[in-house]
Amino acid sequence: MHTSRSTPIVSVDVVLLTLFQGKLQAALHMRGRPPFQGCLALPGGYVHPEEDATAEDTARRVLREKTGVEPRYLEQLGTFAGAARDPRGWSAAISHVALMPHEDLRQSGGEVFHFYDVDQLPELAFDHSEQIRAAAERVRNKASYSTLPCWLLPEQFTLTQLQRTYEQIFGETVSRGTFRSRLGIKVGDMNPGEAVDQADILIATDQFQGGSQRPARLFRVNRLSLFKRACW
Amino acid sequence: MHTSRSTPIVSVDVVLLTLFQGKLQAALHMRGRPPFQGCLALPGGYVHPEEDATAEDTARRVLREKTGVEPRYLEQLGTFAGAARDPRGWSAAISHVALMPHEDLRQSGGEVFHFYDVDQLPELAFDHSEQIRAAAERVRNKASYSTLPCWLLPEQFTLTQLQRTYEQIFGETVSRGTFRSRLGIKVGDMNPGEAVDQADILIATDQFQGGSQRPARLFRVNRLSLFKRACW
DNA sequence: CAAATAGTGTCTCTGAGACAGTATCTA
DNA sequence: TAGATACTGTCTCAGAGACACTATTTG
Repeated sequence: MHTSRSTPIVSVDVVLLTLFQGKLQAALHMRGRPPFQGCLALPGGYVHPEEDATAEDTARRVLREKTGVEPRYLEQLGTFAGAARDPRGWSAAISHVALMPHEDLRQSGGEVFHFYDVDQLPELAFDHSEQIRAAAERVRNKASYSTLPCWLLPEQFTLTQLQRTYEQIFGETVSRGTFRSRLGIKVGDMNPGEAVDQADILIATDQFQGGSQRPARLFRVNRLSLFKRACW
Repeated sequence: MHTSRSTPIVSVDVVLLTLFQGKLQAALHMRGRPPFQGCLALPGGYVHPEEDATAEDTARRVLREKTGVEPRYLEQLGTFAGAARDPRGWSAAISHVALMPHEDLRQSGGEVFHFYDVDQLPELAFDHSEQIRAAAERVRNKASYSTLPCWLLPEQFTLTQLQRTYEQIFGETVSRGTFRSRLGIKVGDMNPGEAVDQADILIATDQFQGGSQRPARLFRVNRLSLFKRACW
């Protein structure tokens, strides 16, 4: 038996990632209170036990309060805990990754965020640099074998936009044909209405996006689907 | 601003997995105290802020106290948090996955564990069934593209033992040649002393394990290495 | 019809996996 | 030398990726 002692302080942090200026960027804001007052930091907050049924609910509430919108994608990243990360004592931060198209953040009435390339971060509060590094690694890894990048785009998108998204995440380009065969997609096979490709990856809409060239069909993502083999 | 309120209770749980009777099995013990007194549960405990620098340290300490040995492999799984999982109130359990060869547990002087096939679990305390399901999924997933299964074996093992380990995790068999080419291994290429295969996956020892047949070379794993392509 | 982007068919080459053959031990 | 298991070379076939060709819009 050990003596009763105070339990660690629990908070929830969110690494909100978006594609901006052709790079994967994280949303940061300036802290108004100590510790680390005046430092750039991730959005985060404490659990409200009466309001939040789960830690993910806390993350959603924090995002709603600071951006005014719901994230397109949200998952738990992991917990960063220990004696050293917060000068006030032993603490645990349940960290999450959120993905959003950048337009959704521009038009929101919430707090002003600064965006930084995840590969060129300034000094940050707490262990937030480490959290962003872990989040970027997770996203790049999952992107290599799943439809995760769809959630960095608006609900409807063209195949070319999706290809650019993958390319920006990895910093590599690929030929159109290769990209499409990776996804197992043949647009012609799909009935305009609700048809789905063979792997249930994307849903073809009957909408098209035109410019002064052949219009491109718009797609929606069905659900997070995993490919058999890792690409990229 | 919100009123100050008690922070959630933090604990650390460990899903200790081992290969036993040809199946992936989890270590469980009978709870002696409420809540869930008399139920089977995962090993776990509270953080000791003075002793444990990180949550992983807590997991190691809990395992040391209950098994007397260090795990071969340990990583954080994720945090299971919310209002509903513990009748005493809002709580957060920082869950970990540990891997050990079953022999290490047999000879330990610690607590007696019961082992259950992760695919045929009885009723468990709290959300421990969900934690084990998540742990098994994580291990099977990582096993498909990494050397993770090496940590379910003793420090030295033959290629055939390693092959059986992969097969037991996935419940599928594979031909010897295929297995070896997946690992990129040609035993003959290795200098007996310390030679490493081209992908730095395994280290050949100069030890052999004999029976009444041609002796098999013993190997050690170098570090957790990832394959380019997912197999299985 | 020219320009621009969307979408598709084809060819090549790598690599996964099955299988059968060789090597090396005990009895 | 028979039996058992360790280890390896070869062949086949599917799939990844480069490239060039066709399709459909605007001006």
